Parts: sequence; structure tokens; C-alpha cells
Amino acid sequence: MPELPEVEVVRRGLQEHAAGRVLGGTEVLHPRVVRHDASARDVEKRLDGSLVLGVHRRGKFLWLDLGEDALLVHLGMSGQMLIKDADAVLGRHVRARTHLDDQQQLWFVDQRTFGYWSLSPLIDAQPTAIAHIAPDLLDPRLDVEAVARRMKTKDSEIKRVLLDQGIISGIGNIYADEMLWRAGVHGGQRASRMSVARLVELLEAGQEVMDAALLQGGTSFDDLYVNVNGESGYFEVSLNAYGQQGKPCKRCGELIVKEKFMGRGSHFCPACQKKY
DNA sequence: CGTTGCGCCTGTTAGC
DNA sequence: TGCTAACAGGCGCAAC
Repeated sequence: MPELPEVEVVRRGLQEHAAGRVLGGTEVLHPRVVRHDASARDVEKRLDGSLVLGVHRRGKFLWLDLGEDALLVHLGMSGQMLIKDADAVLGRHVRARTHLDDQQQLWFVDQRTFGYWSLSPLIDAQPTAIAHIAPDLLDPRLDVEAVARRMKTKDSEIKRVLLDQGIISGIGNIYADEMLWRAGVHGGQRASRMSVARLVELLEAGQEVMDAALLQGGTSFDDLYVNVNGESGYFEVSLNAYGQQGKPCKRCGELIVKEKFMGRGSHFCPACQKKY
């Protein structure tokens, strides 16, 4: 499941392989892949003959800078951007592809089709379609204290606030559980009842988790997340909460539990992650 | 207005 | 053994 570190790994791969390349022979192979106002034909026409100026990211969104506008990409749950040789035989679940002018192709593979491509104008180098997406934990200019103050205005459980991409972006279910564990905070704690200092600690724990995951190339449970070369990440072995139910907490030895929360699994230590 | 819950989608796994 | 139901979950939007 690609979250912030995984999307950043993909961005780096695309920056290396696709930036500076001219696109051509673009094919949208599944109608649902193109979202917002653009049509499949719009994307094909826009990409063909375009130079990729650079590849950028905010939260879980990444985009190919085409100048006036961008190809905006969201990987959803199972999306992959793969660099392939020009003569590679089309694989399963390839939803769209384009060719690069160096004997390579770019595939968008997505088993569950939650991901998509779309076109968005760029204003101040930012896609207008994601104006509502907040900065993320890997952004070196992030004002952690300002985010913490905004989080405190929310009368919601803290895990829900962490997953709200309009407040702080890039966090999904896996890293929410990991940063809550690291900071010793219960996901059901109300954000409004936490101190700003405690919220800052939580966000800093998140930055540490994201940095560590990025160094390991991200988290791969299966082949749903891989980098542009099809390789898995290794952060899974470093997980302390997510998927660790029934195993002893690495901090206090109590058994990690899994509970339903917002219709999703939540993993935490009942001893060292208290609500109050 | 702020907050909460649900459906989209497909492959894998748990359970009867 | 073979089938069905549950599960995985980011996101947008409907509903409260």
C-alpha cells in the first residue's frame, strides 16, 4: 500500500528515468484510470510529444511537470509506475502506458483501480487539482507547530485527524499506526484534548518513521508495492504496530492488539498507548 | 458548518 | 473440498 515513503521512492525513480524524456504512443487501456474532467483521449493527446521537465510530489500525489500543466498520478492502493524495455510484452493490470524516447516504456499498473492519472494546470508549480492537499511529513519546510495547532481544533479521534490529507498529508493506515505507537498515543484519543506539545511529539515521531521507511525503500507486504524497477522495500521488518497483533510490544512486552476503527484495522499496544 | 460513514474495486484468505 | 463472505484501504462525497 503506497503511502508517503513509497510514493517518494517511486517519484525518485521517475525523476531518474522519465525526466528529460519526450513521451509518445500513449495508450489509456482502462476508462476508469483517467479522472477529473479529462478524457482518456485528452491524456493521450496531451502526453504525446511532451517533454517531462521534472517529477514532483506532495503527500501521496505525484506529478510529471509538462510545463503549463501536469500529468497528476495517484497510486491508490495498488498502483505502480513501472519502467520497462520498449519491447516488453504488456503485463496484467496495465491500465495505461506511454513510451519514452530512449527505448523504454512507462506502465501504470493497478490491480484494484483505485489509482488514476489526470491532467491538471500548474500554478506556482503546483497542480490546481490538489490545492486541498496539505504539506507532508517529508517536507523540510513543514511548520510542525502550526500543523499541531490546527490538529487541536479538530473534535475527532487523533487517528482520523492523521489520515485527513487536508491537515497533514501522506499518512495512511500503516504509518498512522506506526507513528501513534512510536509516540505512545492511543488512536482513539481526541485531538482537541491533547496538548500542542504532545501533538508536536506525535508529528516528530511521524517524521522519524517516514525517514526510516524511506531509507529502507518503503514497506512491501506483497508485490502490490514496488519501485519503478519492480523491486520491493524492506521497512516491513521494522514495523512495530501494523500487522503485529499477538506479538509482544517491542517497548513494554504487552501483546499488540488489533481493533476495528473507522472500518479499518488499527494495531496498538494497550499498555503503552493510553488515551489519557 | 464540522464530523462521520460508506462505496468504489479486485485478489486473497478465513470460515463454514 | 468448495463455496461464500470478509478483508485490504485512499479518497470523495453523501448524510447526519
